[in-house]
Amino acid sequence: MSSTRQGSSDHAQDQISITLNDHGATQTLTCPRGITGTDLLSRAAGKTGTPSAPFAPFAMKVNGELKDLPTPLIQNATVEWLTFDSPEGKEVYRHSSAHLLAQAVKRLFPGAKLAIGPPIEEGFYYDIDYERPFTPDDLAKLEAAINDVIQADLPITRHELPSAKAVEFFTQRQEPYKVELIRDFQVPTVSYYEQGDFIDLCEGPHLPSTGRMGAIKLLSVAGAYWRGDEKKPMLQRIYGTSFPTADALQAHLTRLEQLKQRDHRKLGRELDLFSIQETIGPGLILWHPKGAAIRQQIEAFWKRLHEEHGYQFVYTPHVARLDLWKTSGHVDFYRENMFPPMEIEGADYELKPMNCPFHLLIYQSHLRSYRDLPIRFAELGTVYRFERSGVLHGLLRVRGFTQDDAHIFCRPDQVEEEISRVLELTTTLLGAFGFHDYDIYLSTRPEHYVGTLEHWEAATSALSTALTRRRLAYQIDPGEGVFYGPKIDIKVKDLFGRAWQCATVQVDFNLPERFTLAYRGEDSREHAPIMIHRALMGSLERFFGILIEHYGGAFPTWLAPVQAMVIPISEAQAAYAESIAERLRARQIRVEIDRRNEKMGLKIREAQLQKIPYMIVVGGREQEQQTVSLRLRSGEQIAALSVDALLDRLSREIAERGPSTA
RNA sequence: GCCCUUGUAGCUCAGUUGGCAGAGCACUUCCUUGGUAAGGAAGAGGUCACCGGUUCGAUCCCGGUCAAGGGCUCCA
Repeated sequence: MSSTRQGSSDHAQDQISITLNDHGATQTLTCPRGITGTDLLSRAAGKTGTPSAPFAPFAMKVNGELKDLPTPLIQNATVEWLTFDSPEGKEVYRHSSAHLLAQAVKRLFPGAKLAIGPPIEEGFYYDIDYERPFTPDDLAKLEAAINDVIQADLPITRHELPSAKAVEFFTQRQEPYKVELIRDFQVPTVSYYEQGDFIDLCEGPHLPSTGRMGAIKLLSVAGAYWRGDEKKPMLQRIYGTSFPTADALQAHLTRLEQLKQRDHRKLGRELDLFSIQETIGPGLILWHPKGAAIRQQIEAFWKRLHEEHGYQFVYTPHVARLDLWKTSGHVDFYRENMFPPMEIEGADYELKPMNCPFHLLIYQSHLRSYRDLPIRFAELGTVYRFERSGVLHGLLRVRGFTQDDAHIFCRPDQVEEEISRVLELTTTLLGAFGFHDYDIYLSTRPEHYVGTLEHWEAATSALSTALTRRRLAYQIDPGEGVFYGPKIDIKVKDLFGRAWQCATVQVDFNLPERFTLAYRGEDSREHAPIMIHRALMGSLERFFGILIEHYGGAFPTWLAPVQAMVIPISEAQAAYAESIAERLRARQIRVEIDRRNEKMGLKIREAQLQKIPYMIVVGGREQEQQTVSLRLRSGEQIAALSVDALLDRLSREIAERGPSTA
């Protein structure tokens, strides 16, 4: 890549036209043919700032393709600078970070074999095979070594090699994983990057030099299978993250710390919401009174909405004969997620992993007319699924959970309308919890499927039409549908932008057939109904965990387990405090009185830590005037409020299901 | 299930190079009767996760089991 700039006599031919696109602002420059991005950048530096400043460009996009800055430009092109501000820029930056990590690993542990080291959402990792586990101590040493390399400001250069040579080269360097990668690429040439004594197989691009790396932090080490295959060797994955400046890195670490503070497992214990106990078993939840109080509110709200939307409630058992699960096909398709059957009087019974077969049997319990449809059965159905021990996680991944499940049986001409109604119900329900941003996926027909192509097409188009009607933006996940029908998955985004899978709407061509469901049509013949599975919150346990983190434990008043705490200043106000609590209770407000022989400051502090929305302080003055002094969770104070005004305020806020005021 | 880390009072954590275990908070009692995020004192509380081994002696060393945490794989 050296001699493209050598002279031609024709001046015009030596010039190319470069269109610079800098955050949407374009300018066109005439440049010598073969100018490198680096030179181009210094030429444009007047506008973009110092080329080596922390947030300055470190790579570029030439006609949409990612390139290193030193790449010569040999024909007219549109060039876009790559900085840390863009997602692609972050990827390049952190990819270089991964290389720095690998270089440090090879320096400190020469015998280590490198696998892969890509950027990820909030950082990067490198998978490494080494004879002994890395310790936190090793991470500190690696960080020091990385910083040495950054200090040295080694140039990072790109080279190409025929694949055969590259295989030879990496074999010689004893990097078997790299060799395997090159062989699998099946391309004639591969590229590698060099920085000082370190060489890594890589497509690039990368930073121009190691000194451009600002701040880097290694976070953890974990096991990861080579190529994600549990039959392949377990490697060690070192996770890290990097930013252009120490401040930006610190801000990120602070955010991680904040997320840890609102971890639902931590808050669940501190706020006495739920527990998971060894004597009961992993993945099985105890809902404590305060958690249960919140669940009661969620369920009551859920129930009311479903009544309004024409659902009928059903209850079904927790176990059933194994034969039921054979008929439904779960034994064939879902066995590894089911608890083993138990034998009772010679027959095998199975703990239910799903509610659907029961709902089908209720449908089937008598003949249905086309006039009866749609039929909507809803149940808060508790199911048990066997999950491998390593995947359990607080409330978010458990072995026993309650689905807000429903099954809709309808005629083909009703599918679209029903889906649309489900979507409306979903956004209403989730919106009440402050979830208004969704990532929606429409999963289409997979390779293996049941049902006819016409059915699939009709159902898929019903799903997409319904989404469009509801003005919900979605992405298509081609081939990701379940074998029995297409589906919509809705992920909600919480305050921190994290997406959580909650709602799902699935069309099912399989179960109605397995159970030979039918309805009598207008033509007096039997027809197969279409079945729709749907859950809005998914699992109450999981949804509760999401809510805890979403609200950081400061539940909006309508959900708060204790909505108000009456705080008498001294024992002299005990009776008055009781009379206030009495009036609140009469309005269904969840109120407690802190009668302890403690100072008001302590009572307020503890109510605050329990994130109780309203603290009702009553002392001698209030008692005399028959008022209260209100303190909100936000710290706001309202003095001398009449009890009637207090009642109105609380009742209204609860009825409106207002947002969290934490 | 796999890799690594962890398991000491209800909670958060000290600690012992192997010699009958400690703090703060919480709890109980007493004093204090208070004005918007911690008043004071005393007391009670632990087979140091469980099982086994080494040892005169194990909470500590070794092995196993269970559970939790961070990941991988899988998913509501």
